[in-house]
Amino acid sequence: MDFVNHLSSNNIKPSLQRIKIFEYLYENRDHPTVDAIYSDLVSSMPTLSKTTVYNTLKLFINNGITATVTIEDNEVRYDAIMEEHAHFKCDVCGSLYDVEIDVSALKFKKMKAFQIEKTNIYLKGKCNKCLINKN
Amino acid sequence: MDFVNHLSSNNIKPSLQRIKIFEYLYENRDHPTVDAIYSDLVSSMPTLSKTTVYNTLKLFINNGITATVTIEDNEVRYDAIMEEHAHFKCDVCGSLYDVEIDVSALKFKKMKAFQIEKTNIYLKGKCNKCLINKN
DNA sequence: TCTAAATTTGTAATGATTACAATTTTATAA
DNA sequence: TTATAAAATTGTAATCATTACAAATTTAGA
Repeated sequence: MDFVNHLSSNNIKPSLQRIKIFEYLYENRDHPTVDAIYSDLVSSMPTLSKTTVYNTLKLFINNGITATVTIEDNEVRYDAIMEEHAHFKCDVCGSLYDVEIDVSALKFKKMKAFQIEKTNIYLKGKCNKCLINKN
Repeated sequence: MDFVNHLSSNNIKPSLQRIKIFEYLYENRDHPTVDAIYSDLVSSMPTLSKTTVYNTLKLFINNGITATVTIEDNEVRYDAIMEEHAHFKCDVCGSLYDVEIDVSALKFKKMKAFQIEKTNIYLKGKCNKCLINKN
């Protein structure tokens, strides 16, 4: 993945901060929060500001290379993978998983009264690891 | 709908505040925010506190008679309809719609590694009204 | 090199939610 | 009915995520 090119081709000037933040998001597939992004990057970029993280993520979202994950009421997470997929959160251990999903079946049922442009699917329950540990 | 009985049978003591808040939620199907609930109810219940609205909604959620709708990052909405349905938000006019949906098609594709207990589906795009007005 | 524009940064402000203690209401037992 | 305990409600203060904004820094072009 050529991050510089990815940013440029989406009309985002590839500053060091932007490259690093996108790279972090792309490689940490657990959908980190702003705090996680900031905390992990500030050690290698001591001048980084949390405001920059917020600004940059907003820019990414507006330019279509990042999406928010709001599977919980009280926290916003970020995702650099734009291919259609659902999110699963384990109620027990709190882990977030990406879930491959075919929404075409769903699309077929969608009402014609709406022109649907984005679909977010959030699943909750127990992950396999926690189901096994229960025994 | 017998609200008193509905609360009681879900182990919620039916105080006046609780009845009124649930009634409001059940009859205002646009998935109001805490502020909307409070603002609309305080005129008929002058002593109502916003904290009570928060407490009550949390109680409703814990007892399974209310769900949150987090279709936007920056606001939490509430829904007293527990039958499976999706939510659609129009990007143009901001209206929220309930969408009947059959998640069985979706469930078929779900990975066996998870025991899924709750499914939230959020759709965004343009509603019919806004599509027509565009012309 | 000089200048303007863009980006980053730090601080202060905002707003939603929660913590908590006081007050009020409700239920129970004498 | 009255006294007492438990539950529910309320108001205020605290917390925390996010945004506004202006200053400082960096980048790009003449």
